[in-house]
Amino acid sequence: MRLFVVLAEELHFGNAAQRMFISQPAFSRQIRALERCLGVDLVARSSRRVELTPAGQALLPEARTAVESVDRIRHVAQAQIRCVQGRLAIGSIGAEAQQPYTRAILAELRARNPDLKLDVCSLDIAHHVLALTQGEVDVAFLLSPMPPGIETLTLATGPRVACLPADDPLADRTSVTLAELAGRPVVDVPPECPRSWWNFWAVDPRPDGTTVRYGPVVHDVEALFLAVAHGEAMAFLPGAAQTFFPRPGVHYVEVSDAPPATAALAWMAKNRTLPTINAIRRAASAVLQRTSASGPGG
Amino acid sequence: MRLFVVLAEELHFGNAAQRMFISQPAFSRQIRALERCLGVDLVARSSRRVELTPAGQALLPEARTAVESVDRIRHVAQAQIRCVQGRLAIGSIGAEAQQPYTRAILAELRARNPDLKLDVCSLDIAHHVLALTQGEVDVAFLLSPMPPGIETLTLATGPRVACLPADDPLADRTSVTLAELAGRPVVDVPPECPRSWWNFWAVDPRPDGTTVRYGPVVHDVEALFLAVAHGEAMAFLPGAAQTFFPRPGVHYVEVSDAPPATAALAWMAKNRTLPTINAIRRAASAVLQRTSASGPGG
DNA sequence: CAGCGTTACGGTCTACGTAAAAATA
DNA sequence: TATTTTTACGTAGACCGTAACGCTG
Repeated sequence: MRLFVVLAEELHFGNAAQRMFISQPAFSRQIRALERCLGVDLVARSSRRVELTPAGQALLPEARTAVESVDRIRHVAQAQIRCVQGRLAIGSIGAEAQQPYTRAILAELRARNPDLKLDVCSLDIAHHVLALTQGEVDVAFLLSPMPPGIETLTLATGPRVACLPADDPLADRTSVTLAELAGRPVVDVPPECPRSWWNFWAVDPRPDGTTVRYGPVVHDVEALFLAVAHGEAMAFLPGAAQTFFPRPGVHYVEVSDAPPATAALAWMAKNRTLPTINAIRRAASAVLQRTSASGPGG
Repeated sequence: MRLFVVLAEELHFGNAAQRMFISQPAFSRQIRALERCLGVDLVARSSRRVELTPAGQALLPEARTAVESVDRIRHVAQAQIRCVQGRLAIGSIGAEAQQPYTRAILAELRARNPDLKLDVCSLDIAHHVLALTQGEVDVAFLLSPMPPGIETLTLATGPRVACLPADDPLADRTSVTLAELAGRPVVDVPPECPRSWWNFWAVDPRPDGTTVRYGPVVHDVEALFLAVAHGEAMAFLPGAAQTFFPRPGVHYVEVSDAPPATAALAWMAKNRTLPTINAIRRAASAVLQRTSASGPGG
């Protein structure tokens, strides 16, 4: 079942078997067993070409959702284990983990709950929402907007910068407008990433109504920087990227008229009542109140 | 996994094992293996009481969806087999299979496609929508309204009747109003049946804004008639029930002011293009055109 | 011939059922 | 003490990996 999904991606028994860490004959037998079990041929194989039959194509999305749901079971089980162990899995996208507010919240959380174990991990562009929805992490420091089912607490708001190749005519400006960037392709993200989220980050559609042309798909920020440095496309990032991600061949220019970006602490709405999640929510609220109180005063 | 779902329903190892057609020790071992595999205890068992742990409760819905999606795989595979074999699985709820338009459509379909094999089965109240969405049947003769994702072709529209216990003061009337029926509990349906569908059939909320009180849950029409005959609740049915379901202790009375009911041929929107489904759609359209053409003329 | 999928074979691991034991109210 | 879950044990089937085979371009 999972093997079938992998085979559909690879269209090659040897490679697929390797990905699943079993020998190729074993893989072949499993697929054949699945076909016998279901009563339909799923893949048409000649020893030179492997392709899905119509039945295989029809079954592929169903198989995918089935595999996803058993993955979800594992993740939810892990979340339950963490819950009884007093553990909290925290994810963070890009440079959010290094931001002052994030560090302050984690410090506050540790101070308030000395027995709470924190598992912090970084999330890449492709999977940050999946990590939350599938329960791989309990909470995450992310960038809005989040899709329905995810609740957020706004942590900070700031300008966005354009991420341009060094040889772009605009690369050395101190500020640009969306109109000046019109026509430049924007790095794309894989389909498992919610479209609405990336549309916001690509400013698609633009204020003038035009839609964005997309460049190569990247799965993480380093791939994004490589794509930009190669001149294949541009990207929009939160202003903090400027200081946290200096990269050769990549210049940052503030975009004066893009809607501001919002950093947020996010969690699944259905998990709102979990004690560990409540703990970090309270810690975050405390830090925000303290900051806003001291801000005008200092 | 599936065993866990069954155990959660039965809360009894022996009964659950029997439902799964394996011995009780084997069942017990499987559950324990699942717990070891996930790393969490799912059920708290004393030899007198079996109950779900919090982790088990959290995992139960996920396990359910996982089981459902593998069931869907089997059903979609069956649909594919039918497709290559030139078979069409047709479902029908209540008396729809016996209605003249249904019989005419099936006759037309057989006449146009002599090689097409038809598998007709009846669907009960609880599962008629699931049978479509999970691919157990390709098309179905149902009663509107259908939830999104299901397309319909309207076949007939007619008044609704109240289904009342024989000793109800209104049971021998020729016509009643919703206002006269106010306060009477209505038979309920299990949760796997879309709420919007049953709300329509229970006329909930009523035109005056009041909500309906529900009686016992029934899974099929015969259970519905028993509940009504016992005086536990009333029900609303299409007028045709009057002639097709004479039952002791059950009287039918036309409801003068209930919105009319619509019988329809239904299929999954995503399957619209399948040749077998197209065939029955065309047959149905032809029958409808012929009927409407001859109607005014005769 | 070279690459790739399939079949053959020997060994291990899982999972069943029956029967006996342990645990709880 | 009675009901229900768990452990013990012997067997049948599933699955893996290595190696040999067959097919296609």
